[in-house]
Amino acid sequence: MPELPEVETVRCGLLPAMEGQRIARAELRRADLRWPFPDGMSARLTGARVVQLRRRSKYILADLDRGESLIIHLGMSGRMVISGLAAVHVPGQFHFEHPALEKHDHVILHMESGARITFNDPRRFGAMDLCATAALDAHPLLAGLGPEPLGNAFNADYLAARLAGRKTPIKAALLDQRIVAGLGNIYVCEALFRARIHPKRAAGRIGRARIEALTDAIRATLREAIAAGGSSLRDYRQANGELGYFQHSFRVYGREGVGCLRLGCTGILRRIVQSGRSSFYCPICQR
DNA sequence: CTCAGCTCCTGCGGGC
DNA sequence: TGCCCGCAGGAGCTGA
Repeated sequence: MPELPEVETVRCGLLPAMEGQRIARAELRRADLRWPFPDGMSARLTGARVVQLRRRSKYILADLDRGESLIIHLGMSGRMVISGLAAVHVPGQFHFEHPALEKHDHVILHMESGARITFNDPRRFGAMDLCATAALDAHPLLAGLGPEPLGNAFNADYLAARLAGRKTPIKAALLDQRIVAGLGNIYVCEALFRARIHPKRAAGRIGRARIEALTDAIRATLREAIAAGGSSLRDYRQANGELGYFQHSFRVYGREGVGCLRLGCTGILRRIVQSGRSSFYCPICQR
């Protein structure tokens, strides 16, 4: 899926169309994504105003003026397409006219402003749910999430405590959303490369200095990706329909067989499979 | 509790 | 051109 930086980019793209705006009609073109939509979702959204649009981990949270929040997860292939946003229309950037319905357009929010927000998700690993705003922290999808990697609660002390004694590879530990929320396959690979840690290294066998380097690397990687507007792989588009461009900054992800970018390093980047997912790393730099 | 493996779904690119 | 295979950003679930 879009990882934290992409979700943040999507959230920012949605702000002008959603925050403070009223939903005139919620059109559900099927009854489920990964899970069935909650009972009466269309009616519960219709007429509601979005008070605030937030992000937690890879979830977008739209707080409504009725005490409920819409929880949105983009899964692997979900994207949001805005159209008809006259107020902030920039030629060539936003679709002004509503485009024809496309395959996999599953949910359409028709805003009172005339804007339209279309959730498109070919693989349907995405999800939407409604939950009382006051009870969001206890929602099954959110309750177990670890701290935000860009927040104060995520630091070397915390990470060291969570990794202590763990034999699982650091790659798997960082993908575990209970330990830190929002990282995915790409940014874990990138952060481990920056911190020069081998993806197979046992999580509990990383020294304190290297854990500090790792927390710094995670934060720097995410910050740069957000600043760059999120990455863009096959299925990903920014909310305004434009491509992101952080993919040009990947140092290891998807670069199997080419030379390590670290100055002076002669390593050839490798791809291995860990718990069914590709890890890219430099066998010389990363230990 | 921890951990590896499987699973949901569709689309795309490469090899033949 | 068409078919088959492997692979893809997530993460819940099962069973050892």
